[in-house]
Amino acid sequence: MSDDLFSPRPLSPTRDHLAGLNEEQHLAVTTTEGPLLILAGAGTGKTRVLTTRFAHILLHHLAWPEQILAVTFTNKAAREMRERVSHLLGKPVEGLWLGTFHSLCARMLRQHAPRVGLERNFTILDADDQIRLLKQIMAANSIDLKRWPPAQLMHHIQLWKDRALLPEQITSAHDIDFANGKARSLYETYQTRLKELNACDFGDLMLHMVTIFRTHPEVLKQYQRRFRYILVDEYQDTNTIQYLWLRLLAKHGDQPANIACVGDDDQSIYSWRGADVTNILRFEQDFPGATIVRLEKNYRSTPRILGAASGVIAHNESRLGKTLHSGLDGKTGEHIDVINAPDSDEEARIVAVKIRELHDTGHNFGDMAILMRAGFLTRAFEETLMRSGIPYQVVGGLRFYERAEIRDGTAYMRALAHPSDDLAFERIINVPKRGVGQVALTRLREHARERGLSLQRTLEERLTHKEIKGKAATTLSDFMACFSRARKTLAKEGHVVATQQLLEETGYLDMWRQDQRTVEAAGRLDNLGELLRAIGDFPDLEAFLEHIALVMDADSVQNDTQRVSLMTLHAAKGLEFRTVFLPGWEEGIFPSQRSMDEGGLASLEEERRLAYVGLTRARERAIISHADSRRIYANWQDSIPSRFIDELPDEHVSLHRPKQRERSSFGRNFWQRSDTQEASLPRSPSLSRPRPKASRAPIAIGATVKHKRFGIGVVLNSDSEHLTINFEDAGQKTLMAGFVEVLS
DNA sequence: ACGGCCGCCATTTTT
DNA sequence: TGGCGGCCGT
Repeated sequence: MSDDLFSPRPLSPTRDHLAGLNEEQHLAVTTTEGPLLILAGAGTGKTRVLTTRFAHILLHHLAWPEQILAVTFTNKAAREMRERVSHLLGKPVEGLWLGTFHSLCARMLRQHAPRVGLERNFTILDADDQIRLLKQIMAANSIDLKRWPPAQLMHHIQLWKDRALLPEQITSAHDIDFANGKARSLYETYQTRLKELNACDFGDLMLHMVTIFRTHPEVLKQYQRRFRYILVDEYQDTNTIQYLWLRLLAKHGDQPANIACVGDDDQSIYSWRGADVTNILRFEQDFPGATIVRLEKNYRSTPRILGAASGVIAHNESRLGKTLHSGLDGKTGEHIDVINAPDSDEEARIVAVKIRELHDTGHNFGDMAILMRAGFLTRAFEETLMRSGIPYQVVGGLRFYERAEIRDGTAYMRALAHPSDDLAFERIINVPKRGVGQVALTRLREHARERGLSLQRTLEERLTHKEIKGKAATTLSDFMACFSRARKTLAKEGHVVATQQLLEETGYLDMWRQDQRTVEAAGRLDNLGELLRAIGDFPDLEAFLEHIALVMDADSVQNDTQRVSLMTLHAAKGLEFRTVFLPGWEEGIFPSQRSMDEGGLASLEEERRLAYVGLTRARERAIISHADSRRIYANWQDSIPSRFIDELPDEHVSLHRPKQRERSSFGRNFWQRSDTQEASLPRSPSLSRPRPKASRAPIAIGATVKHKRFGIGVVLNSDSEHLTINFEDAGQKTLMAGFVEVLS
């Protein structure tokens, strides 16, 4: 440890930042030598420790930035860490090896690509390309695509890659029942085709690097020497190949590596994606002599929330064991509300009412989040929130680059920058429609195959030799001419102008401009505008394409204080809110039946960790709810409360059941508060029964009403549930009857 | 080649 | 309930 710490250093940033740390955090930051495992519970200042440790190493000149390897799971986490370290140091840090596993591997692989049969400018395929390629291969092998879905095989290939298994290493032990035992050979063909296309998929980024490390010790040695300090975030979520990659880099020579891994076994929720909790559980064996620091002081949530979360997670058996203590002074906080709604519609309505109430008492909408087990559950909430005029955002969902127009746009760029990128070319050859269908495309592919050329080259040759006739000949000649012009522009005026010109001349932009049918067309043009703007942030197309392939969250406009966030529990990891709503705590939904069917007890424990993650997102208040009857797609299904509700310690919980359809007034007394004992009794499933119909007197047409957000309006139409109202300011809206006050 | 219609199917998804 | 893929008719 460095003596610098104690030498006189007026206003040293190090001093300042070490000063705010608690004892364990301090230890985690200053134990720079040797292996270190930081078990960081939720809300214990993990990010702060990581960034301070980073800054500590740099400030004490223990290493240069380029000698530090810092790995995160998300681009967002990497970005945040970079910003915070720069902030601590008071200047931007250059040269760091900081990024996601995949982006770091991509960076390495650009250097060593020839060793695995790729050129340096290889393309990184997106999920869509992967499936399309695999589909082609399967079709060529006369496999019934309906009986054997390509997506399923893709999934298995990914799992193999996650376990560092090359095609030749697939033995009967890993093999799967697919297409009469052809899975392994299809995997092999897929890998071969990737190399022919000078492309690799996401899994390959890691697989190739591990392969290179294993087959070229001198390359590995170079990196081992370079990285004096290694930091790993979210270690509980590493899969086998990431673990191997880390171990290859960290374990060498006699002296123990300076590897620091941060994680929380209780927040491991990605095992279904290949993450292996045992990586964190066996850290001490892997790195003998490791220091273990437990961060257990939580600075986020009230003691009650911590008590509830701890109570639930205590039911798990395979844990390293941690107990969160509150690091906040003051009150124990509010009880966890557990609300029993008669049905899922009512559940959504109750949540909406509660959101209004909290908003009226000083919450921003952005202080609240609704977190649920699965994406499809958001729908009911979206509908209700929309009708109640509560602003919301759905976090997750379709990411920017996953949208059709963005993928088309990048495919155009790929085809421009990499004439041999057949997959990109295939995607756009008939977008907009140029009369090239499946038949023409297959023929073109065959010709390309025979001549060993790319699709673009083949098409050009066939056009010049007049092997393509009729209307297609003209359209395609025009199309290819666009590319040659764009290439000239690329050389003369740069990639921004060239791309714009290409999308313009090929008619791609016009295609959306002319699309009057769909409401989304305008939004798509906006997105394309954003895409074109973003290209300018990069020196060339290569850099931009690399970015778009690896950094998927181009639209991370988070931190919206004006909207309630709706998201899955998975998406909520790492976030926090003043109030968290946790709906759908019902057997079969949460814990998910499907998950438990697949993975048994281990899955149940993972579901429980999800519950733990959900609860610990809350700073002040957690509101759990469950419905007796839930609408799933078209039909209604009775449900019983989740076992996790029973696992909540009684002393932290307050149970509620809403009064029978009291709609005339809402607000303060909406819930009938009941004693814990009393309310916990009748929690059995109700028998099938007809849908409860609202029995409230409908508000008369023509009545004047007042809405919190939209103001005064006149009722144009009404049924038992909804009102159509013409508001003086806001115009015509249809909303839930419960949200208006009748004035006359 | 393409558009319309029918029927199937719906977890979680950092990269 | 709604989105998507495949089949069929033009």
